[in-house]
Amino acid sequence: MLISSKDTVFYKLEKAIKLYRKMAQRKLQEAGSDLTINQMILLIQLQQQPDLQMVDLAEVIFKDVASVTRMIDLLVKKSYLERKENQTDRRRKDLVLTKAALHAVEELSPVIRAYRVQALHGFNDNEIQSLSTALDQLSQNCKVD
Amino acid sequence: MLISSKDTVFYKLEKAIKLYRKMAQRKLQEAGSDLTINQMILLIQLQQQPDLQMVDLAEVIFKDVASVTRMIDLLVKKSYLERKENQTDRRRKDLVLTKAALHAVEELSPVIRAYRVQALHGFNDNEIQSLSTALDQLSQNCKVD
DNA sequence: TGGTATTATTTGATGTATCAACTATATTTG
DNA sequence: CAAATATAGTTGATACATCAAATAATACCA
Repeated sequence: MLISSKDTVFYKLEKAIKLYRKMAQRKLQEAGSDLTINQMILLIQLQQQPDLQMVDLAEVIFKDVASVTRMIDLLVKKSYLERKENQTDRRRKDLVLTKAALHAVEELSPVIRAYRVQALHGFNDNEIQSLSTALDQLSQNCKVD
Repeated sequence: MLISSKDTVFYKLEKAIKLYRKMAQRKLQEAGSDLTINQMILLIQLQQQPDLQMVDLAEVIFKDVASVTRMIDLLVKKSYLERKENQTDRRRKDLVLTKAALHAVEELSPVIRAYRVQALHGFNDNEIQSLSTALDQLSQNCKVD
């Protein structure tokens, strides 16, 4: 088996995720947003769980805390977020969405939903389910021994 | 449906690919390599098709040509690759693996094969097949309209 | 044949990923 | 309580991603 063969699931996995991300980014842009998908996902996550601290936020969006720090830097610069000192633990920073951010989330959620539907075009419930299961298994297999 | 729900296939897709890459990188390092998985994939691809020009190389490994240029810069700096002028088309650069690169590919191919086997632990042929099919379908759905 | 379009690669600018080291608080424990 | 330890977040260094613009050489075509 050739390692870089186009037939391996791994190759297809990389391909699928690249194309998916590319489409997602394109759709956001077409909708007039100046946010990247990653920034959008971060904002949505925070909007749904405003009390998340950075460590946890990093975990749910599968990123390094360092990455998150820098993403937040940018979002603050773009006036989508504010950092506030946490009252009970002065190490922590509370992250607060600005009105612009709330507006963007409101505006773009349907866009995201739409391209997700498109990405799953032709899948029935069973197929989605077994894809999910397979991905879970894969994740499980890749965890540190 | 909550957009950032941990149950969506998209979430699981991101998760699986992250964990897979992380494991891959770890295994390479443990094997004593100073290469990133991306660099390794690039070298393997070139070794199997030495006549690839950058545009095509970029395409098969799903990267921007600009990315590839910079990856090659690094690989040249690390003495794994040489850029040579193409004789018939002076715009092109032929990419030649050094002995160190060939050695690394030789050495690490089994490592890669091994962690891929591990990643697919518990999958039977049918499951791999339907995962493949699902990913193909997903890719197809994400292509530009 | 000379001009225009096309193609290959590089470079600049900006965003993200990962590891390791660092700062500042909080918690634990002797 | 003081000293050791752990935790939250930032910063530095390096690798990669993506878009747009620049450069250089080739192809096409009137």
